[in-house]
Amino acid sequence: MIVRLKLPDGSYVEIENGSTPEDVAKSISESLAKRAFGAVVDGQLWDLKRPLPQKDEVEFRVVTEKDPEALEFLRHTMAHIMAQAVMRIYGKDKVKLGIGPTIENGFYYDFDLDGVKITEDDLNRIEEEMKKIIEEDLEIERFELPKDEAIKLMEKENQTYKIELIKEIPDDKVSFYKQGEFLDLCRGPHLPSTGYARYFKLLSVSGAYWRGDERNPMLQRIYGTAFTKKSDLEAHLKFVEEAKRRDHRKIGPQLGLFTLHPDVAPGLPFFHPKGVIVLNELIEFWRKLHKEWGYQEIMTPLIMHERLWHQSGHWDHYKENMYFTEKENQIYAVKPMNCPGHIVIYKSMSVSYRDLPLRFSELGKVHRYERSGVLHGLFRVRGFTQDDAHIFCTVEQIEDEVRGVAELTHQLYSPFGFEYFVELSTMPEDHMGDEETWEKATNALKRALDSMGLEYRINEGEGAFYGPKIDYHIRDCLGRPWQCATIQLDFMMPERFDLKYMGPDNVEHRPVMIHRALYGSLERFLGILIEHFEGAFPTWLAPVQARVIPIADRHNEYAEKVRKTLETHGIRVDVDTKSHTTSYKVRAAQLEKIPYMLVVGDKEMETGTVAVRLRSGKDLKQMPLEKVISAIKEEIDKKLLHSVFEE
RNA sequence: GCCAGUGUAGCUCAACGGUAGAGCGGCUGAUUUGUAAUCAGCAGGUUGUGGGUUCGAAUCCCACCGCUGGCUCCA
Repeated sequence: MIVRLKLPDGSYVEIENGSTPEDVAKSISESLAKRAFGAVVDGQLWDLKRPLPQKDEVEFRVVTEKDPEALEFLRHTMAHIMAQAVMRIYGKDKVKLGIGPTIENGFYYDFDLDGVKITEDDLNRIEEEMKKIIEEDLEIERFELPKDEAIKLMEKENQTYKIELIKEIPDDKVSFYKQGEFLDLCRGPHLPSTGYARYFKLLSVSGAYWRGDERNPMLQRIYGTAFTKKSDLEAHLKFVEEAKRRDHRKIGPQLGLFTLHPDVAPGLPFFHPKGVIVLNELIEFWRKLHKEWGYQEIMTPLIMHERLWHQSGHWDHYKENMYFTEKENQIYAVKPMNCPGHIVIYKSMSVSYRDLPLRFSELGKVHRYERSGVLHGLFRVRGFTQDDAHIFCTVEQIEDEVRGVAELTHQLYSPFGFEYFVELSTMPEDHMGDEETWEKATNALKRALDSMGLEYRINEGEGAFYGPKIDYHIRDCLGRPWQCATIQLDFMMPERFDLKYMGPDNVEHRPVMIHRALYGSLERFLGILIEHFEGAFPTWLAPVQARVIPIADRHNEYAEKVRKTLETHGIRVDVDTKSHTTSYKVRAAQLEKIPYMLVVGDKEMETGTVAVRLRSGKDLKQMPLEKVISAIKEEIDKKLLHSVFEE
């Protein structure tokens, strides 16, 4: 039998049955065969020395280190090499293997080491052993076994976790990989030999429950990263460093934005004056846009009686995450969400179809219990402010409303320079409401996104049980994604609370609710901004927008005059009158990431100018005061990302 | 909550069984300075908390508390 291979350029090659990707690569060129890591066969990653499937025709592509798939081969094999090294060091009979997959930037492997603890200091030793294994250039062989034989083999090896895995695999046969003395149940793919392995580094050790379930034993996980090119590894390690440098938990307190006091209020940040300035700018911008888009701002109580939460369903489904307080034998809940409060307002009104859509917005402070181990700066907290809104509308209005929210979101995100991508989650298996309504609603969401020309990914079955939803993920300057905006349709709440509006037919109808938050959480959004800008906020957000720096005491009076002038133009400005050198004061302003430094000395005093320095280090020399003021004002008004003096 | 690491002045860190120290920051004074650190002095710590070992503990042991990295990415 002859197999026809379709190559990426559209041409065909015919090969004999039983040929491997290596044979094919050789037939194309020797050098290609040498560089090949493996292949992609009908979209599936295929080992270099594994015979090709017995089909009439397959699509075929060789993978070399230049292809993105190369990392899959490399990292899978790296995980095995690491496991082999761990077994050599700690003794084969002491080590039980968990799973060892590839992840976004590397790989990990979980081990049960019979009570022995791995610490970060051991990573060096493991790395050394891994290098030896790579040098040994052990051939990596793949073989298949029927499940019962596979279980016997693993019983012999005392690999109890693997046995559990084999039992759950639906196929009749399972595959193994072997390199030297190391053997592992594995789907692959793998490199042809350990000598192909490249630039790697072990990063950290941590505990991880077997299969992610806390009722299971805890295994020890080692994380590593690996790349086909040295420069990629270096770039990645640099990225990790860079992310550490931008950590909002460090920059935030440094710049006087907020502090955390876990002894007093774990998971509840304290915002200092400068932090509040930034938050208030975000809020002001938000309010302006929401007014334009026809929202009415409301305020609802922080704590509300338990009966409301029974009715909303939170008592049954969300109680574990809620805080409670009791007075006069009545239980009150601290709100974890704003929707029930908004519904109380809706219900207190008699709503006509002419009133819809009704858009209620609220900067609602919500509290949700999070387990102490997961708290993280401003990103994972127990109390935060949602820029929430609920739109009550008819099914027919969904599309327009969602499009409106999507456009509003776009406007809200635009001054920050974020790229973003969108996901649409559809009906899950466990859902409420009839499928027809779901379909209608989901199609309305799709049409809204399509009409905006937004690209989106569909997550089948990932919607909430009460309705489909749209999620926005923004990418910061390091390319890290953050889920922020969410738009969720809700058929359930209107039902539970028996919401109605009077239709044109003089009959009562049920409205639909759209929950939506755009920043998501103000606190979290601030955290993202701190990391995105590394604390150097665009001028409109900067807590101090300009600092006047007098050179000597005799310039203090003029400096104060300059400060007052800027202030009357609404610019946030201060003066550094400390008895220090100019260099010192410039450095201080620089470290505070103040956008404009206005140095004033004899020359400036005489001519009524200021010497402008930008935080980029750029010295603009002397400039008339009015010119600087109008530039700063323009920058603030237009919410520009960079100084108008910088291209 | 669980695993590992970690906890010394406001911050960054030193001392690793023998009297807790430095730099930065703060305060005071001198200096009057031209674009990323002028000089001097002063204040500041029950070494996270509690217990134990020891003649003696920041240091060794135990417990608790906080913090950091993980605990989703299924051979």
